[in-house]
Amino acid sequence: MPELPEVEHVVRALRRVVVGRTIVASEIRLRKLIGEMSPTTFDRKIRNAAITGVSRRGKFILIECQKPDRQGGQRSRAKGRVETHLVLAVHLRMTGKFLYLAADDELPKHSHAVFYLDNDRRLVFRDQRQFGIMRLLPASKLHQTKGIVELAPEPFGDEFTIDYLRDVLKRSERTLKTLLLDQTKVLGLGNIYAAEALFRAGISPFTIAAKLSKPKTARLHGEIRDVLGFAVDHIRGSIKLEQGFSYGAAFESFWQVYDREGEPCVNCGTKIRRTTQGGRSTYWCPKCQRK
DNA sequence: ACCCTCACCTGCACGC
DNA sequence: TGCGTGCAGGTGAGGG
Repeated sequence: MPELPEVEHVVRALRRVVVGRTIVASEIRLRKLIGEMSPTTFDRKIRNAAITGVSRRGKFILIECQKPDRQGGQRSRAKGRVETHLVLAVHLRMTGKFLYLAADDELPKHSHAVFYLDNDRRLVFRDQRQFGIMRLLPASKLHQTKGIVELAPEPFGDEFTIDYLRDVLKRSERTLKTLLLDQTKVLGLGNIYAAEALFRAGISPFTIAAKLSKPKTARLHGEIRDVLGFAVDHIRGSIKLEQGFSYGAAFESFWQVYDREGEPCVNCGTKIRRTTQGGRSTYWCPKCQRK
């Protein structure tokens, strides 16, 4: 159920333990996880690849791999260049998690992919609801890949400016809450941080995007960055290498509106309300977030 | 081009 | 104890 801060946290945790390791074998236990590719092809492609880096694009985790080039010679030249720089793009969706297990740790339920590493440990992808996806791509194709090309600019990058946000909002008649969840418009927020950003900005989730004033747009832009940054800084991992790692639930204590229906607003004491927008819960303070 | 609804899954908390 | 309902931090396909 991660949003951008949780994904960033997973990326950092992964980076610490898997960069420099080589994947000696893989095991795909849920075929649909990897899309059209067969588990056999997947394994042939990723086997003996060294993990050179872990990064992120939006909520996608990017595990960068380098295959050895020594068999490259005649055969691959005849068949055209075989790309040795690979990216394993992983989206956790609602319940995806990575575990870093010792050789004799039992595989937990819903373990859908296992990567055997050269240090006798296993990197395991586990996903109760099976919504998560994993795609093995040539690195050169990553930014042409459907689902990734369409993504909005990174919220902490230079392209995500007030003017960018203003432009996006101006062209939409949707409500702000719905628009903030659209990763092709604003990147990184999910249901929690969208609610939290709107609350911090004092803006109603029902405001029509195109009608948001210029000052409020600037305010919202700031709060989107702040709430995501605050979360990145405050999530402290429950990282236990022996048991695996995941993002922690400790962050709940910082929620000001999300999942607080009926509780008093931290600013004014008014009861926080909940309703459904686009099939998802929206929480807001009716007094602090009038328009 | 846009936007809405539904579908994809399992599990948990709740009321009867 | 069980069973039915609604809900869960995400997104994509398919339709209007």
